[in-house]
Amino acid sequence: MENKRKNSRKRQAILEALCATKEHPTAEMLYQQLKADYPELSLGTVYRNLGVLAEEGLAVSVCRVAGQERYDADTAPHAHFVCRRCRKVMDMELPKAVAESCRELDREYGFIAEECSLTIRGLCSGCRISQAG
Amino acid sequence: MENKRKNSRKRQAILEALCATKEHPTAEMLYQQLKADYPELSLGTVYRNLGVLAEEGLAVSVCRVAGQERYDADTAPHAHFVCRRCRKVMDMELPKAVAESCRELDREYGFIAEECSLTIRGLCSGCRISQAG
DNA sequence: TTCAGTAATAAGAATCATTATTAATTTGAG
DNA sequence: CTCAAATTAATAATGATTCTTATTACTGAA
Repeated sequence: MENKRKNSRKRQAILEALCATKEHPTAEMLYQQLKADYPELSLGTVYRNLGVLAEEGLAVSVCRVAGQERYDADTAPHAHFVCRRCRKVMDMELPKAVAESCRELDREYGFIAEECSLTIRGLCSGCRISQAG
Repeated sequence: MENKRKNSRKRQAILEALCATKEHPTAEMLYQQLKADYPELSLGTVYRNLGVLAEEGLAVSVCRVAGQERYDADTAPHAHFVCRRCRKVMDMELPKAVAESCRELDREYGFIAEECSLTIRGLCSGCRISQAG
């Protein structure tokens, strides 16, 4: 009766590709990568399945860089750093102090927190060395 | 020789409107509000001037809600809560522990932090009461 | 005041990431 | 296998934002 999810080879492949990388790829990046093995894959399918995977808690959209959403299969709470020059997205450990603070804010303001995201933007160590500005 | 910025009544009005609210409006919301006093204002002008104000450090784009960017004239570091139901964006004090953690991460990972944003998403107290889910 | 140079604007076109539509294909239960 | 429901490719549509261009407004100098 309810919508029963079927095994889809494409969805499987999208999740595997996402799990195998720490690059926090865009839908487009996943599409380009997977086209090699699945020449008939379409970009819409990547978008739709990223949505499905997010619904199921197997993936999450992490932040937006240069107008595109970045996805991650690592759903454990952690922070991100985004380099404004090379646009790399790096994982960082979420300091315990931050996690605690979120819970306090929760109580203090009376809302129900469902997601807590800490994102730092700036210049990564590589870009910082190779160029001023 | 340099680009000398001219006084623009429209830009002034956009900044004042942004300073006068805590709603973290979208460009569209500002446009709708200002049309009353400036019937000849165009949406493109709002977008362009939000960019200019951001460049000058007088405004900042805070987060994206339902596909639209939200803007704020409060450029002091603070955290935000976003309600997924009513889409309100609320200011919260940035806990000192978080600010400190950001500085530590900075040292630990060797990047140059330029912006640190803490955003919590969930259900605000109003929506939590008026509806389950 | 007049003029030139330049910034700012309105209007609308263009861009581009994402979402929706639809007809065809795949999947899994019976 | 057979059928209904889920999934898909292809493509159209959406919608926020940016760009273009012709026009207007400001500023400083003569």
